[in-house]
Amino acid sequence: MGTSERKQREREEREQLFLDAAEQLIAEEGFLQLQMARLAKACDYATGTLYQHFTSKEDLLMALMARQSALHLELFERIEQWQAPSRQRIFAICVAEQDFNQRQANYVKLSQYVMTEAVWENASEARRQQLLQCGQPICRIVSGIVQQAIDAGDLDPQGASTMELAYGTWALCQGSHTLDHTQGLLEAFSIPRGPMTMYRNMNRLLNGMQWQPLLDLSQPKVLQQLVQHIEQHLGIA
Amino acid sequence: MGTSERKQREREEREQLFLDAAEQLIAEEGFLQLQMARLAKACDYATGTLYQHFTSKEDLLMALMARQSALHLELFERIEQWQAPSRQRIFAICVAEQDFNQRQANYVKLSQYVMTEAVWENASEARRQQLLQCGQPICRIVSGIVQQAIDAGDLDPQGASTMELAYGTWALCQGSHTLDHTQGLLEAFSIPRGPMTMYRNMNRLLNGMQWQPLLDLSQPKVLQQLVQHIEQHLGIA
DNA sequence: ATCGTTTTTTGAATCTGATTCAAAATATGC
DNA sequence: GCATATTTTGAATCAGATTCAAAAAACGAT
Repeated sequence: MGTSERKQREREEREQLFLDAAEQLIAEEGFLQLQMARLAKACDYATGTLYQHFTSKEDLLMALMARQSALHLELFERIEQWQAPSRQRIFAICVAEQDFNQRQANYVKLSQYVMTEAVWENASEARRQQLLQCGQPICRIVSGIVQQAIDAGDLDPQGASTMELAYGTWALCQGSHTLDHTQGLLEAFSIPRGPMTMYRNMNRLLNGMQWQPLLDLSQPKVLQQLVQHIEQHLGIA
Repeated sequence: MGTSERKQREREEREQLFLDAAEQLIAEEGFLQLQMARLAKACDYATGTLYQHFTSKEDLLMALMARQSALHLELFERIEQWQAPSRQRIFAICVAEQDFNQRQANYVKLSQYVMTEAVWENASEARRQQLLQCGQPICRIVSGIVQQAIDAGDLDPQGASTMELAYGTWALCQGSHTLDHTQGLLEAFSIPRGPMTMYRNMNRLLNGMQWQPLLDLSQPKVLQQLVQHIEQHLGIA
């Protein structure tokens, strides 16, 4: 009957309310300060009600991550549709990623935290699955681009699997973000901050994959213009 | 007077005792289960004494990390001394890194956790400095290899700084480990586990830097033999 | 060896904050 | 309108890190 449908919807709405409020609180004072009781109160619910949605604080943080990755996905889907050479599109993924992470610095820190064993193990199995599921479409898009590049003859896999090449770009992105967000690290080793370092290394990797057309890094202008072009297309200038 | 020297030494010994015991407990039941009171008791000291060495639990975990990185460093120093082409040595760093992380899986998880804002912020400033200091010699070795490669004409930086190139390899290593150690991730995306994926991508990156001599990835044997050779040299076969 | 002083150690008490659960409130079906 | 089932509540519980006043040990002068 219709009653239970309404209930289900209301429940979903409340869940979003909790997540919105959590996001707000985190933006205000960082996710370390987030307290379950305070969050519940901020939404005019009792603590126990919050626990009907999230089995633990970790579970809540993971839910937050899962929701964020919808935004992430949206950006990637735009790139998937883009009619452009494959090499431009794979690099656009990195630019989008970089931009996203810069704007949502809190989110990077959170994801770093959530992926930690300490947190991962304390979330519900369902939530873990949900978060892994969120990665699927992103993975599909990236490996789709790799596959298209191979099909179009832009990229000779030389025996490597599609996933392996996708994994390479992913790992480089991931590692760069980790290093960038590790407190005091760049400063301690006097590495200039900013996205260009990562962009150049990413293009070195793509060049090393022999992903055509190769990019000439000896001319700084070339990369600069490419980045500008991509940012323009993505509307994130 | 000599008295205070002895005290200092005893204090240092006790600190090592605590760290040894912590390592043991962590090996037994994971670092999530580590409890300050239990650790103190296991060493026949009161909780408060433990806090004379470490300002917080996070501080202790970081101290553990710092100690581990001495082992790390030792491995790298061996490579620094190695008389071999620069390209072989930079790659040897990755192999050593990979091997170390595989053997000390607990340590990778711990370092992932420790680098998290939540933990970082709760350690003492002194400890944070100590940990960053530990990275210095490693950084020096890696960028030293890059520099030597440039000097020897194996590598044309094309305007990039030494650190930028070192950063690229570092990020790729780091990112690969993060992905490898993220629960269920490789399985969810059916990426084969094992070091070869990373090794191949690392060589793609090095090829992309035009680091001579380039490695031919179309012949799997070539890389396999190189890895074997390096492992043999490092005595980690 | 003794005694007053300083330093170190002790562990029970405190504190924070997540989690639970019995009671109260609300909704549902008849 | 009533009996039953479901949901919400928030005070009580629990876990475990951290503190700190008191006890013990070390020190140094006599």
